[in-house]
Amino acid sequence: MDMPNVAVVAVAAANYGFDRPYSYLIPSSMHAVQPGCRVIVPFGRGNRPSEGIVLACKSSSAEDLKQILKVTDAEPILSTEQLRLAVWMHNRFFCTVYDAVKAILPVGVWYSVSCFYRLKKGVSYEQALEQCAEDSKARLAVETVHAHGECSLSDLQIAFCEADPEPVLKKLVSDGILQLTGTEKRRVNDRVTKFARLSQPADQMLAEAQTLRRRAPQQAAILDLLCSVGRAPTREICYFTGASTQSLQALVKKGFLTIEAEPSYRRPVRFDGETIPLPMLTPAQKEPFDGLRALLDARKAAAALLFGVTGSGKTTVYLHLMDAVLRRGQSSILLVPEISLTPQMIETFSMHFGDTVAVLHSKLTMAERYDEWKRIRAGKARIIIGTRSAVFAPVSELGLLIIDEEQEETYKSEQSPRYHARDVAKFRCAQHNALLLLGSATPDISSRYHAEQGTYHYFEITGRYNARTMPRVSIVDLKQELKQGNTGSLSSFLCEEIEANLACGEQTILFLNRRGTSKLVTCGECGYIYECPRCSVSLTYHRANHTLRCHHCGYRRKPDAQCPSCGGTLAYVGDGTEQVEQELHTRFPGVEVMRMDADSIAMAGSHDALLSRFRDERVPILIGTQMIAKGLNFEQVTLVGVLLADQSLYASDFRAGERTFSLVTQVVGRSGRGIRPGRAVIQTFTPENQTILQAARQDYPAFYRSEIALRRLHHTPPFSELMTVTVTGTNEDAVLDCCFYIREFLRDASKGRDEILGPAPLPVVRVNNRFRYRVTVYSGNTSETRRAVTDIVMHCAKERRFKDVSVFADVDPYD
DNA sequence: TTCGATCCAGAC
DNA sequence: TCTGGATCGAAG
Repeated sequence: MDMPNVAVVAVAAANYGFDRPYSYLIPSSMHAVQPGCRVIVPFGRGNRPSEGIVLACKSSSAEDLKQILKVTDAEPILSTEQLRLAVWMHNRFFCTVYDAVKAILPVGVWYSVSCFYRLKKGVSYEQALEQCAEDSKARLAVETVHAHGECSLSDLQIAFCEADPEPVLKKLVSDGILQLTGTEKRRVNDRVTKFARLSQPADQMLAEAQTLRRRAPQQAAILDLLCSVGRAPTREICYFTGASTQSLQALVKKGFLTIEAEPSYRRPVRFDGETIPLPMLTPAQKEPFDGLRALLDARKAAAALLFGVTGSGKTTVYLHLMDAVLRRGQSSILLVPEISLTPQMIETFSMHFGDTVAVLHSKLTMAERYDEWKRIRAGKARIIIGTRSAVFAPVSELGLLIIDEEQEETYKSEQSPRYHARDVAKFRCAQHNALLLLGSATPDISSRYHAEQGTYHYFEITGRYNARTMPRVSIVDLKQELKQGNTGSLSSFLCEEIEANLACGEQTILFLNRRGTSKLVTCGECGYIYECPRCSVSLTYHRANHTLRCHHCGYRRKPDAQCPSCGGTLAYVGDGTEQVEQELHTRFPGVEVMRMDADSIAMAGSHDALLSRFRDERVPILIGTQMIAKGLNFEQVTLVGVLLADQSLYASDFRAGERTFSLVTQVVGRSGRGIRPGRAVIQTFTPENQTILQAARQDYPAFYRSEIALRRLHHTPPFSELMTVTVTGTNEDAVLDCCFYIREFLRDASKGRDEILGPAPLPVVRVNNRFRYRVTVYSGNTSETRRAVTDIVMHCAKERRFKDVSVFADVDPYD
């Protein structure tokens, strides 16, 4: 059989407008070019070295192809399945193939490619000098390159002092004297542990130790140690004997020791103790478990939705399913929305599965993430827990993929590739004939609909674990409070409840459902507010370092002593939680109140530290935003208050109801996780609002029924698919002009099938001096719309008229 | 995004 | 006729 001589490559330097497979010649001297290997190839007119990944190899008689410069992976870094995934993501999420590759691989294995010059192969230094003849600059370039062997542009710039080396370099390259090529560097290197062992029988070595004892006591000590333990890491040998590496080397030279290197892993969590058996399934958990188990045993790709209210024990069902998968030699992936809020979950899994658990999330160091990734790849870890990107975990045999709290927005990536973990999970499960399990107490409306339609299997855990009673929920009408002259954020009813809790030493959590509010600096006299010079937002005040910061572009500055506009006195306006804290201090003097926000987290060191303090020191009251809504499990919390439930309800998008319901339900679920029954107080200006009433009753089925009717009426997802095309640029008119063009194009293409809206500004219209507008499509025919969107984004990327703007598309964005 | 090719206007 | 800058089009 012929060796394939052509590689089909997805190139990193290509942007979306011209991202297609490019063919390159494999030099006959080059071995091991296989699909899934990364390569460095010359790309574009200037033949700049660029990274790429080999998609396929073939034999071809094509001749006018460029050659691969270098293979950077001796073994494929992506499996066939992962390559297929990358290409699928390219089609589905409007990104380049290489963007997808980068999402699939951990940062630790990414390469940064730099260019360098060297003498062209087959050209000797003398020949090169001869060719330069009189040209002194060319001579200098050739000399410098020769001196360095491989010479970067910056080396040449130093040699050329003031002059620009580029023109002469280009000439030398086109004359065939120099060659431009690339070198790659990885972010993280493999770690190895060196072990030493005796290379001769122990009794013989003991005798040697005796003779060495006087002249080389350290060497003798090493031999003694190894005679008793056999084999040990060199670092530990040195530590225990006090010997130096020189002594070790001396023994190696004498032929007494052998040093062996083994790969070792930097581990974020380790579990050394005995594993404990799984908790028993309750009858309520057993029923869905049996159903899911049957699906697993069918070994066919399937998707299921598991509905269970907070505290019903979904985790126990996960544990048993993963155990079943592990027993038949396959791997499971469990995705969680936010790892720093679920340390207990990881602990639980480690206790039951020990060292086969791997953890993947963004808080790990690059090296830890890389090593966990390697452990998974090597099959040493078969239970993977992680956030969104863990959906790409390189398992070879996937049996089960679970997405816990699947309605959470953190599963959607907001940067290219703009994927949703659920979609990637579906694709991977289909490839592996694995089971996809979506778990939730408040499922995504679309997921629930698919379950209803039979696309997903549906299971339910009824009742709360240990039959704990649901919290008693009261709804407070803030309009009435206003009438009675109470303009604060705490109603009199809520205050009475807090009072009662304080009296019996129980804890309270207050939840301020408010996003985007922040601490401001404003002038008390003229009302001047510091704004970001680059974005259309006001600057946020950070007390810790007394600076004003923009959360969108990172701009920072110190506030002035006086108002820069009128010279008046500046006032520091706290955010919602700070105001509430003040109010609490006035109402309950002397009671400790803990606030959870960026500043207090920074002060405490971390989320965890703050929450542990709340638990351990039994701080009476905790107030915070979104972040306290999820996953916390405090036995002593018997009262939760939602200070303003309406906040997210009247946002403009079709998901507002779903978001509010999920949030309020979760917050209410925080209460009464222990033995004592919990209470919840929901404050609202619209106590008659159905969503709030349903959330207060924790009545998901009712909420689903009314919401799905609304969606059907408005033809929003799941009755259509939402896609957006976003345009950004520094010139607002150019951005809008491009939007109108896109809108008209899509209107023409859809022939009335789709609803096309916009252009509309994004919630923050200007970031980093770029204006942002988008066109929204509610598509009736997904595949046709997808094609039209692909076409228009490609078109805009190429079209000269739109060179000042950038355009990208997104499926079902959450912002 | 990056580069060379091409075209054109103005300088010499 | 030379030269620099703007514009165009392709990327294997």
